[in-house]
Amino acid sequence: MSGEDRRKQIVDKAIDVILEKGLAQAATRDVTRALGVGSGLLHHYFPSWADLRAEAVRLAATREIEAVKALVDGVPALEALERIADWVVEDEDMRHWRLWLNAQDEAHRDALLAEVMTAAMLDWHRLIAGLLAKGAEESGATTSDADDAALRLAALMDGLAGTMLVKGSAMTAGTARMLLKQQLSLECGQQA
Amino acid sequence: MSGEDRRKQIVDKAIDVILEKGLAQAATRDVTRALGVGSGLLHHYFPSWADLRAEAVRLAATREIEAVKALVDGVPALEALERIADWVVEDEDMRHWRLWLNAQDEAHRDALLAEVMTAAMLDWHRLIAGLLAKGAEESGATTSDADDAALRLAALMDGLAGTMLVKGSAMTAGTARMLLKQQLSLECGQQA
DNA sequence: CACTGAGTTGAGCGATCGTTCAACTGAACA
DNA sequence: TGTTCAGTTGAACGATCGCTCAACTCAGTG
Repeated sequence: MSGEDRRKQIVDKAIDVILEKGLAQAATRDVTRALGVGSGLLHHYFPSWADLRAEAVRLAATREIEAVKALVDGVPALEALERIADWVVEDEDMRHWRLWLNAQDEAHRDALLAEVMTAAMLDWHRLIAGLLAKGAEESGATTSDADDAALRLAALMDGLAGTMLVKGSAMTAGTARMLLKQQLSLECGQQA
Repeated sequence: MSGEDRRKQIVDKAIDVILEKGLAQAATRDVTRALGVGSGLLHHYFPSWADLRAEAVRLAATREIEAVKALVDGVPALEALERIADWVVEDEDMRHWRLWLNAQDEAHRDALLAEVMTAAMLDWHRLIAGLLAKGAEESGATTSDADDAALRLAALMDGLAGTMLVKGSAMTAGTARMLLKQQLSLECGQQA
């Protein structure tokens, strides 16, 4: 197989493995075994596991954000925000949120991951801030703090997802969805 | 040294080690070496590292919540909430939030940690919900959703802390404090 | 004094990890 | 055909982990 194809194949499988087992538990052997290749091949394309891991997180985060952008493309801003609230909560088994929060957590000990997450978070905040600003514009109100509201919304999503991750906590998808939509009302209501 | 004293000493040192290195990186050897004891002693008091780890997280979380309760004892509810917002942000090096978010994250793979975190989160939510209800009462307004507001506030704190943990993200303590206080206004303003 | 048993030690076990490297394969090319 | 080299293998290495257990210490007791 040619170099670039093989490289992509490895990253894709690494994403699967990491989504399945979590960042801390995923190992090089999981990837190579799943692909049926030798361990040396992985290191032929990636200097170290940390590099592959960072690349996998980067690609996974990019795909998630692109998927959300596609989800709300051409949709009125306020409805787009509602859709995002639904999307946050509908993650089966919380696989993607687990990766997101896990990567955020590991970012202290891994400079590569810190870079990757910083960039991803910036994209994410910009997307939400843009929708909030557009929503305020569409509803005829002026707003001076779309950025602040976006930071709050994004942090709320992270926090709610983190709470949902703890089995036994009372936080369900339904409750989280309701809380998110209430927050949307709060943020947009003050501008009216 | 007597059994109970030794046990407490081990848990205390485990908390230090875990705060310093994170849950995933902390090891039994770190604790025994810091105490200057043999590795067997640790396992004499705790069946496994998972047990000691869970006990350490439980005690650390309890202490944090008790410290916050002491911080706001006898303080008017609304001012108490402001103090908590300040407290959230003033965590030097985010050591305690790092532990909190890390434990939340590890809770999927560790049933003991899941129990511990479920209990701690319940206490935490109750504390905030109580203050919000009391605040609404003191300010003469009725509120039907102190619980919801508490869940949002707690999730927002988690999310903001998680964002602050990523070095390079634009989130600073000052910004987080401002966003939290804005949220307090939002939550309490709607009741007025 | 001898005996007991809780407290403690630390070398070592088995497992697992990321990583290395000498060797092999096979398509491409002269 | 012989040569080359990117692609690939997988045994082996050193580090590190949680954990075990035979052995030791020593205050308390009869």
